[in-house]
Amino acid sequence: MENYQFIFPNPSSSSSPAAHSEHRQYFPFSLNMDHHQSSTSNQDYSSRKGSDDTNEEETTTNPKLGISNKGDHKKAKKHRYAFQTRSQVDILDDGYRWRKYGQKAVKNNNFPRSYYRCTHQGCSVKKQVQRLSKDEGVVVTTYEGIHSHPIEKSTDNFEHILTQMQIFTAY
DNA sequence: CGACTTTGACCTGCGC
DNA sequence: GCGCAGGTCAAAGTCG
Repeated sequence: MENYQFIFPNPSSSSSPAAHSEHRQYFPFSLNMDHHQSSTSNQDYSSRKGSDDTNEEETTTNPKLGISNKGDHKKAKKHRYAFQTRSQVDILDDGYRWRKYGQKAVKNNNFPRSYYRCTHQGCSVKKQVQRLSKDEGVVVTTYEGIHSHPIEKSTDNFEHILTQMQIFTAY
């Protein structure tokens, strides 16, 4: 059952290698998959329309209804990590606690996209989970932001594996 | 009863 | 300016 496979494309494609160590506080995820094989690959999500975010999250002030960024809303660029997982289930048990706050149908995709937020106080990490319409066995998970707190559940040996993984920011 | 999900409405950005 | 698509809110419902 323990058949995990992480496939990351060439890291050199990412902007600056130094950025990795700087950002590696806690991984935005620490997969704890019991019985689904995961082939992971990062996606270039930098091409997300024109909108961009920086890693200063709290400065976006009140995300409520998007108000309050009027005036100087240089939308902050956040870290975004995307990877694909071949799995039967949509929700990976990554050790953190998430609360679903939305679900939307996505164009050109038969499956809806789900939006989750980390429930830890003060942690504003978000993630999106979407299944590919082309290959419904593939789940695309996009993390946004960095956890400012440790994993809440024990993640067994995966934590160890993850510490050796390099995560490639897609902005 | 608290934590979480569901779901429709609302807001914003972008392309035409 | 308008319409579409994506993202978020929040009330109501569900579950342990």
